[in-house]
Amino acid sequence: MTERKPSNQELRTRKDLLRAAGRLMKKGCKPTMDEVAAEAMVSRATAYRHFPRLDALLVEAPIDAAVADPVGLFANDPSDDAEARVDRAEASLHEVVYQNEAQLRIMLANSIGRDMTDDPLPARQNRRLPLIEAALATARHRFREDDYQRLCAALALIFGPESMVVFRDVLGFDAGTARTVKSWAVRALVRAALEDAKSA
Amino acid sequence: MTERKPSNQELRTRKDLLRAAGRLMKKGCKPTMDEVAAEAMVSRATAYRHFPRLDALLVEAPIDAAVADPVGLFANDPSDDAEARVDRAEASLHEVVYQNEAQLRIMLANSIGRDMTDDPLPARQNRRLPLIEAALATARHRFREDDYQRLCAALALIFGPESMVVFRDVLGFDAGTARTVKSWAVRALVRAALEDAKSA
DNA sequence: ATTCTAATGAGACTTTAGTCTCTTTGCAAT
DNA sequence: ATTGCAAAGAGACTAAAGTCTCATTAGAAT
Repeated sequence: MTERKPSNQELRTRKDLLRAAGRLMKKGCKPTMDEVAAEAMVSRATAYRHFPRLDALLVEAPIDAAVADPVGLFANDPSDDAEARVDRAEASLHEVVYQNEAQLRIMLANSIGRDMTDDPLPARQNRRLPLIEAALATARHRFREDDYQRLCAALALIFGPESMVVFRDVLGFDAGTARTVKSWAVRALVRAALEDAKSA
Repeated sequence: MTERKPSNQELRTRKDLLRAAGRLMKKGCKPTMDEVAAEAMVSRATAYRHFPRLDALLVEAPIDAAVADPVGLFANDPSDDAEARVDRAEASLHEVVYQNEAQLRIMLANSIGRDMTDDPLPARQNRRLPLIEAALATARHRFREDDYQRLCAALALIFGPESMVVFRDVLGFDAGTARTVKSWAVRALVRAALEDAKSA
């Protein structure tokens, strides 16, 4: 438990590496550690000191569009139309996901493929649950607690980059068609959860 | 267009390689090309002659439980309860997916991460749509064509290994909890599509 | 049985991931 | 300004992916 405060120098190098990785990934292909180090004007050994594996670096690289901010998105929207709010939240995440498709695919592939016998979990960031919960916040009192949890989990299947992979690689859908299907699906799920509450 | 018929010898080594890869993947970690070649008692060069990249080999490796066969599953089930049939189809695929989790993660990671600037699409096999369509077959006349297509696409998000990744890595759910959520979600979606048809 | 060809085996070679060691430099406290 | 330490640089080294070349062998046709 010796939490040492990193020096300014360390923080600066670390930030440079992450931004360099993000810059290279936006060009669409997985960069090598050498390339990231060169782009960050840092030696390769130093890059490895900060990120023990290439994956670890790529996973933490910043997404371009400041990711849809749950609080900001609904800051001035007191509506309790859960269907519409969830749909709007999905639309917002949809934009971010499809505009960062290449980078997200790299990150997703790395987090999925990691050997399952590894130590803890190298921390997969979870942007979707806060967004879903913000969307449902004003209507949460209308759900039974169990129904609410189940709805959130089901919506998590539709939000996020995994659905993009299914639409693109399995079904061959473009972004617009995918959005149409997702919009219908999230509304149907929210409606179903609300009806479960009524009939309980 | 010179489709040459492969010799018995070629077919045999190809099969040996795929089965060796499957055997190694069942142990949970991504094998190297050397390991697969050794397991198949074949030289490394020969392995590369049949599968230009390691990915190509792993993607084609056979899934253990003969995958849920759409026609067999509903062979003696003339029911037109679409909800129940889709739920049963999902349960069947759920078993296969969670019993081959390690192998499917490897295959999924490889297919997601492939550089998008590559030639065509190295063919991702699609088991879920035939299954979904078989489940909906006896009730298909009750849907408008558009609604049917949209429902199939939405269900494709829930069937298959991507949902396992979301449940496990993002939500931290075990197989049983995941199954509960999926069961509820697929039923809700089928019901919603049926209601769309009624109100049209 | 002999011969011809295509598949295989063997192994060198390149590139990148990742580890390790040793030297140099930047930075901060005195 | 000097000193001390941690971070950065430089580069060797191993392992695996993937490519290539050349020798060998298995199998089919004669």
